[in-house]
Amino acid sequence: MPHPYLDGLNPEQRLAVEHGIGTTAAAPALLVIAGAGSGKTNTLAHRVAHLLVDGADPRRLLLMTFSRRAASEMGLRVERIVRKAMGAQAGVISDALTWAGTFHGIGARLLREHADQLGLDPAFTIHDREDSADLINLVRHELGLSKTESRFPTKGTCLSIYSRCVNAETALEQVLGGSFPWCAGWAAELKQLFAAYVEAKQQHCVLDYDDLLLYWAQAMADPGFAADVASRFDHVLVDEYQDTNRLQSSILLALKPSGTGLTVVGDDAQSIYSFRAASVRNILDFPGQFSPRATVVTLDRNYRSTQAILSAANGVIDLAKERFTKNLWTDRATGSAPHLVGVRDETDQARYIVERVLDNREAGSLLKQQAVLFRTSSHSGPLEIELTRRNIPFVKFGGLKFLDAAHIKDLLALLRFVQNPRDRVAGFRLMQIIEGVGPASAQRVLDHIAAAADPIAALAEAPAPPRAAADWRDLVTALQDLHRSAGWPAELERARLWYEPHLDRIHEDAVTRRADLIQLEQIAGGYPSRERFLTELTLDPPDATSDQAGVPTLDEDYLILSTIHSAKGQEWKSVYVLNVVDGCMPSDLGTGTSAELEEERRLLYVAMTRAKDDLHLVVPQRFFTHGQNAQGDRHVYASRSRFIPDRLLGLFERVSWPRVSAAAAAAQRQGPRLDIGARMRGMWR
DNA sequence: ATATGCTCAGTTTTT
DNA sequence: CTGAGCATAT
Repeated sequence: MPHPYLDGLNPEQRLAVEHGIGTTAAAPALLVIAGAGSGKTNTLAHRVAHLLVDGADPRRLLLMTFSRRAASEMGLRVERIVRKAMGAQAGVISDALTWAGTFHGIGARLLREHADQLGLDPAFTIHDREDSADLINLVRHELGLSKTESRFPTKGTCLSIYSRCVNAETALEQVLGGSFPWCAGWAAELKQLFAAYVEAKQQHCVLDYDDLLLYWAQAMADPGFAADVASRFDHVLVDEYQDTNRLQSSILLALKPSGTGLTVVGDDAQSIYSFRAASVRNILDFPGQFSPRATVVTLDRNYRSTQAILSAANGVIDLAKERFTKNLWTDRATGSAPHLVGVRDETDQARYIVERVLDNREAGSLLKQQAVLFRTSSHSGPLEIELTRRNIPFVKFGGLKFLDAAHIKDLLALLRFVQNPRDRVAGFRLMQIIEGVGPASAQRVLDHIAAAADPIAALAEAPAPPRAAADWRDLVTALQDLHRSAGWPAELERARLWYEPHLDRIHEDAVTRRADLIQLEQIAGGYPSRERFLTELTLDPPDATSDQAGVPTLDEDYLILSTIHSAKGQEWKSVYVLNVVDGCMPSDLGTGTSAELEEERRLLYVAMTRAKDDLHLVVPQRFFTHGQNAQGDRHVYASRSRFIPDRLLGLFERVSWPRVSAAAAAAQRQGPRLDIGARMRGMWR
């Protein structure tokens, strides 16, 4: 039977799409190695669509992606293809594709559905990284580990160690030796800490990110539960498989032990999440986990970039110690070589980019088709200043989140505490908003209600903090009102009314912060219930920030600023990479082991392969170090990233900017002059 | 005893 | 621009 909607695919893509469909025999698992820009998402969408056209039940299809945005985009594409194939009867299909989301999101949903069976309170709340660190800190204090002779690891480090043990399925001693050698002396104390942390989470009815996977994986070890969950899904498809960790791979194995009905897609050259315990081994070892072995299909034809850009990117990744995918190729016209731009400092870097961006816009490409990428969120600081000065709108992805702002966290703590009054971290934060309530009295109240069957009711009888007066009663009333619930999202207004007086008291800039709260209220309106709102907000927080209040509406034009990590899976006509300098790329924090260094190399590769037509790597010669006081001018003379050694220079066009005239160059050679400009800038830095 | 104000340092990447 | 640590006011 012919399938005209598959005609646009190349032979390898088609192989991947049609694998195991239309035969009666059980097909082995499928691994698709999909290079950057090789039409990976499109191929996966076609496979899903093809399965559906072949008669698969969309409700019995599990699709795991790296973000919810990716999941919903996949849904739209699938719908378009299915409609092309089946016409009118296709309508409801993508709505029925209900099991699409991140590993963590799917985990949360399964755990909530099976809460009783697993001994979980179905009202459990989810701790984000910061909440988890706060809880670890609480436990750390209780165990007296904060007053040790030599300094005990910070809460963040403790959590990282814990998280790595869980996600890599590795013993503590090994994790300490491999990734945290400076903490090796604390193994016994850490064990004690983690045991207490786990106990505290259970008492408070909270799960952290890792628990969403860990509980899922542990439950799958029970044959009854595993059979129950596995039988819900005929097909399991996983995107970005190179960024999954051991724990996730064991979940998959439990879902589809024979490999039949399992498809994973990824590219080992783009693995950039090992700090989150993702392991390239997952993708490399995948075929051998099954019997018969998984079928491997490689997509190496690139549809995105010009040959000149690909050659440079291939050059960079060729120098990697280990690699498994072939070089990408394209038949797109050669195009001009990527620019390697030398500039004097970060200020000039910002000016260069603004000039190029505006030139491109003059030539007809929208701001949205251009993106500036950087290793670390703070690297875009000088550029953001320049863009604001020149009145160029931009949206920044990655880095500081909307949810990280103190006032948003305050309000969310209130909602979370109503949802789950045993969530001590939420309660602790919430109570201390009130003037006159500090850690000690918050603890006392929480201790008092911890044992009660109905904690919110018990709150009324709890001893009021001595110095809190009327404000305390207001909080208790607000909590009781919300507990009885005015309905969602109406109750959010009630919450905001309680919080606003405190906002005015605590923050000088209450006016701008109030706008955020209103925005939060709008976001909340899009969710069906408090529980869904809280869950999805912690699992998939809005990840754009901009200097304007809120994200500009879609019809406006704006420049994209993004960390390289957040740029995964995206593409733009023009791409500018900031600070392609040793110390930034690779980050000097990531050069410890050779594995870390290799990951930094892949990071540059990912950045370069985002570009379609036009790529600029900017190399500032002078680089201001951070962590200095306001007028500081401490800087280092940086050198070009070690990932672009001399022998690769032929693949780039080298430029310096601004172009130095002969006279100016001569003047510069005349020795030191007063750089008044730098001093003036320094005054305001 | 407890809350809060002040000062100083430090800042990867993210589900 | 936030968190931790210390000193002082209640």
